Amino acid sequence: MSAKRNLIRSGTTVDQMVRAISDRIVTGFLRPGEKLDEASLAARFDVSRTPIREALSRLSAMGLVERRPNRGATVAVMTQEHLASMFESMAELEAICARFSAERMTAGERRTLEAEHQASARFVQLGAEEEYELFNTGFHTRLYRGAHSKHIYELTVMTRSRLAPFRRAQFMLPGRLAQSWQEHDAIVTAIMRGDSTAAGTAAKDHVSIVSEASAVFAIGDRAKGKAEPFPTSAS
Amino acid sequence: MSAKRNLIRSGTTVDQMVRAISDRIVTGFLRPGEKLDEASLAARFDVSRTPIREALSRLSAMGLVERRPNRGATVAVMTQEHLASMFESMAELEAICARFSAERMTAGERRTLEAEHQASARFVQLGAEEEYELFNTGFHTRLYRGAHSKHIYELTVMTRSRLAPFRRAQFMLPGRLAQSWQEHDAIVTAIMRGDSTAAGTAAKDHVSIVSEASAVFAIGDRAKGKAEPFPTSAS
DNA sequence: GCCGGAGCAATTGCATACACTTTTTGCCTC
DNA sequence: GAGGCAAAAAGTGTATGCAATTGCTCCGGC
Repeated sequence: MSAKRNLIRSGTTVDQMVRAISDRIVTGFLRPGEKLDEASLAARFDVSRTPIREALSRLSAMGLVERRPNRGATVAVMTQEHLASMFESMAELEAICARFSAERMTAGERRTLEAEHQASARFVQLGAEEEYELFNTGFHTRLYRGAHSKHIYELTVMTRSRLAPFRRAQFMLPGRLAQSWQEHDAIVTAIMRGDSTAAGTAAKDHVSIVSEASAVFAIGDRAKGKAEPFPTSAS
Repeated sequence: MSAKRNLIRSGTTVDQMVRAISDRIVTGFLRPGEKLDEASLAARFDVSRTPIREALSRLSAMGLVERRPNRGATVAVMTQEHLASMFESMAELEAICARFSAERMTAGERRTLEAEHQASARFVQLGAEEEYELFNTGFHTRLYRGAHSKHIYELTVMTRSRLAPFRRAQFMLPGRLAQSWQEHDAIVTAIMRGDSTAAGTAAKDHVSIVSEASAVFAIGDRAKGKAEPFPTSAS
C-alpha cells in the first residue's frame, strides 16, 4: 500500500474513492458527460480497479454518475431541466415534511425547533454566513425528522445531498440571510400553530426562492464558461 | 461458466444475483435480519464472490439489505412502522404525480391515459387479474411520466419498486379489481378536467386503500411462515 | 467466579489475472 | 472513394488469491 494514502486518514478505500471522485465531479474537475475509465482512475489514485468499481456503483446510486452495462461510466449530465426538476421535487418534499411536522412533532421537538430558530437570529445580525449555513442545515434536518416518517426522511435527505453542490453559493446574495430567516419564521410559526397547510406552503415557497437564487449561480457558473478553474493535477 | 446458468436467460451475472437474492428476500426465504455470507451465496449460486458483492451493494442501495463495513450484510428488517412510512410516502408521491399530471400532461398523454383506462374495464369484467395488474403498472407509470419531472419520476419508481413485494397480493381480495378501476376513474376524470387538487386527493386515497389491503397480506404472509416454496436449484 | 487480553478462526476488503463485450481501425470489395 | 466486414485493441465483467479486520475462544490474573 502506498505511503501516500496512509496520510489521508479515513475509512475504507472505497469510501476514499467515493469522496475523491465525487469531489472532482462537484468541483467540475470531471466534466459532465466525461467518460470515467476504471483503469485510469485506479492508476490515478493508486488502487486496484475493484474499489473503483464499487465506488462507481455507489456514485451511480447517488446519481452523480451514469453506468451502462459493458459500456463504462460517465459523469452524469445535469441538464437545466433536470436541475429544475430536482428543485421542484425538493420543494414538494420539504412541503410534505413541514406539513407532517406541523401535525406530528412532539412538544419537545417544537420547542427545540423554535428555540434554535430564534437563536439563529443572532447569526443574521452578525452576518455570520458560515454559522448560519451550519444552523440552516440543522434546521432543515429537524424539519425532515419531525415528519416522523423514515422513508420521507430518506428521500428528502437524498435529494438534498444531490442538490448540495448547486446550493453552495446561495447565501452570497446580499440580504439572503435575513430573507431566509423570515422564511424560516413563517414555517416555524405555522408549525407551532399546528397549521399543516400553511407550513407546507411556506416550506415550498422557501425552497422555490432558494432554487431561483441557486439556479442563477449554477447556470451563471456554466455560462461564463469557467472551464479550467481547477488544478489540473498530473495528467 | 457453468452450462446451468446459461439456461437462466438474462443479462449480466450481477443482474441475475440481484434478482435471485431479492427474490429470496421478498418471498421470505431469506428472513429479515439474517446474515448474508458472501462465500455461501457465491457457492449457492455457483459464481465467484465478486458479482455477489456488487449485487449486495445494489440491494443495499435499494434498501433490501443493510451493509456495515467489515461486518457483512444482513437482510434489512422492515418494521411495520417503516412499511407504513413507505406507503405513506408512496401516497404523497402519487399525489404529486397526479397533481402535476393534471396540470402538465399534453393532450396526447391525456387521450392515451383515458383510452387505456377505458380499455382496462374489460379486464375487470373478465376478472383477468394478470392482465389488469399489467395494465395497472402501466397506468401508474403513465401517471408518473405525466408529471414531466424526471426526479419525481425517479423517486416514485424507486419507492414503488421497494414496495412491490408487499403489493403483490392486493388483487386477490375479492372485488378489489372493480374498486381499483373506480379509483382510477376518479383520478382520470380529475386529470381530464385539469383539476390538480382533486387528482392529488384521488391518487392519495387510491394508494392508501392499496396500502391497507397489502399490509394485511404482507403480515399474514410472514406469520404463516412460508419458508420453502422455492425450487432449490442445484446443491 | 468474573473480567480482560492475546491468539486464532472466520469473513470481508483489495489486488491481480483472465474472459467476454464493445469499439475502433484497417483492409477488401464494389 | 465509400461502404461494410473482420480482426485487433481497449475496456468492462468475473474469478481467484492474498491481506487485513473482526469477533470469538481460551488462558491468565485479580
